This record gives sequence, C-alpha cells and structure tokens, in this order.
Amino acid sequence: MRDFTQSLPMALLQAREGAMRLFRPLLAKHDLTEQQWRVLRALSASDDPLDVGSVADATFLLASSLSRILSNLAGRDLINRTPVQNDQRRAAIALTGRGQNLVAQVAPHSEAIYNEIETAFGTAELRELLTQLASLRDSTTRLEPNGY
Amino acid sequence: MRDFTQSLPMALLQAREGAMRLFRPLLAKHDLTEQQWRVLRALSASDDPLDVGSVADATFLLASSLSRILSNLAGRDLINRTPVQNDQRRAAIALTGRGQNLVAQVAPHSEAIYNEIETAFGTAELRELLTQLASLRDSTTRLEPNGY
DNA sequence: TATTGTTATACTCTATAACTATA
DNA sequence: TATAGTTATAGAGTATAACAATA
Repeated sequence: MRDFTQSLPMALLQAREGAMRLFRPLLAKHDLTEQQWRVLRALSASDDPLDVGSVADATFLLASSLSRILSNLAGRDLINRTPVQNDQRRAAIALTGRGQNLVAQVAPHSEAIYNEIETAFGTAELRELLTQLASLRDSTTRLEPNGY
Repeated sequence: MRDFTQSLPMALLQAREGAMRLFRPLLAKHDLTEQQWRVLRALSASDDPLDVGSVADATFLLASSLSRILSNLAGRDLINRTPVQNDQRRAAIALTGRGQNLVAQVAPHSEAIYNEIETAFGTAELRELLTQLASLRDSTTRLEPNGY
C-alpha cells in the first residue's frame, strides 16, 4: 500500500488543516463553526436566495445536517427562510441584514489571511493548485464507488 | 471576497470529498470510520509501535478524540497498548494480529480505488499535485494565526 | 408516486478543561 | 513543575431512516 503520508486523501486533509488552522480563530471569535461559515459564504456568493438543496450541494452538507444548521442560523437572525411561491415544498434561504453585516465584518479578515497564504505559497502556484484541484474533482466525479 | 467555490479551503474540501466518496463504502463494509482507518494506517506504516502523541500528530486527531478511538479499536482487538519501560506515562500503540489482518484485507481494495483515481486523473498530474500539496503545507506551517 | 425538507435516533468527533500518574 | 495520556462535559456534525407536505 502507498505510503500513508503520501496518500492523496491524507495530503488533502493536511493541506486543508494547514489552511483552516489560520482561519479558525477568526471564525471562533464570531461563534461560527466551519460549516456555519460555509453556509453564510454560499448565501453571500449568490445574488438570489437559494433553496435548501442548492445550499447543501454548495456546502457539501447533508440535508439533515444543514436543516439543523439553518435552524441555528435563523435563531441568531443571520438567515431567513421564506416559502417559494410556485412550489410550497421549497424554502428560499437568504442572509438577513444581520447576516450580511456579519459576512461583511468577517470578510476582510478572511481575505487578509487568504492573502498571507497566497504570499507565502505564491500567486501562480495557488492558481495552478486550484486548477489541479478542480481537475481532480472532475476526474473523481466521473468515477463510481465499487461494491465490496 | 474571493468567489466561494474558488476558495482554497473549499477546493481542498471538494477534492477530498470527491476522493473519499469512493473509499467510504469500503471502510463502511469493515465498520471503520475515516478516523479509525487513519489510525490503523498510521500504525501499519510504522515499523515500530508509536506513542499516543505520535499517532495524534500523524492522523490529525486530538489526543482526547484519539484516546476514545484507541479504546474502540482495542475493544475490537485491532490495536493494543503496552506501557513503555523507560517512561511509564507513555503507551506504545501497535496493531494486533487481527489489526494487521484487517489492514491487509482492506489494503488491496484501497489500492484499487487509488489506482482508479490515478488512471482518471493522470499519474504525472497526481505526483505533481502531491508535490504542490506538500509545498502548501510547508508554506502554511510557517504562518501563525493572527489575533482578531 | 416522487420530491423537498424536517425530525428522530444513535453514533462519532471536536474542543476545552480537569484529572491521574509519572518524570 | 512539566508532561503523557485519560476522562468529563457540552456541543456539533454524520448517517440512515421515517415522516409530512406538496407536486
């Protein structure tokens, strides 16, 4: 078997841990978990409200996990849910004003950390890495888990 | 702020999810969580028994999380803990015979999945990606989280 | 009947701190 | 006093399934 530390999942985990380690104190200061921040970011990145399924896809969260997270964020008045007119099953999720303010407050610090990483790692290297990661994602998307 | 889907942590998460999605059914069949498998792999990769701190470092698990995981694995007779002679505080963790057998049983399937990924993504591309990930890890290791 | 989303349940991991035993 | 490891506690996410409401 391949060397443990050389395995792709471990390398991706280590790389992500190395980056997230720099972001966590910022999120903790605002009482946000990584997952909660992913939800806020996804909503912030979208011009229109998103239904729950779209948020789940964008954030890599299970619908059942996301449902709880949305309840938490709604309880803190950071997001709201409004039923969709055409399809009453769907809920349109959007940032509240408070949610937008929070994102706007955290974003510059997040960007500063990101810039530190980019400076340390290299702008061209970062762009290249993002390209390769997208390519890997596309490659694995086409594969199916085998039955064992 | 940078585009959400273009952010490095998200890209690393997506890439890892894409890969792990292919491995999870295999681990599930053997009643192993990702974290438990990381521990078994780390022990398998080492010629000598490892103390708990070393396993924690190798697997990116907190000592307190690891302690429970080790209890679970010990209860299934997959690992054992033996006190270290020179330093009675330390425990030397090693795979049992059963643990070695389990790793030996899972490893070929894991390798097959890995080969599928390598074929889909490209051997040279994979090597290059691993190099870049190691470089990123080194870059972020030298950075410190800022206070906010 | 199928789909969207929530709830139920059991489990696992995270995170911090307190604690024990040893050095 | 400091260190290695475990235990306590609270919280959060995972995973599967069951469920209600709607299409």
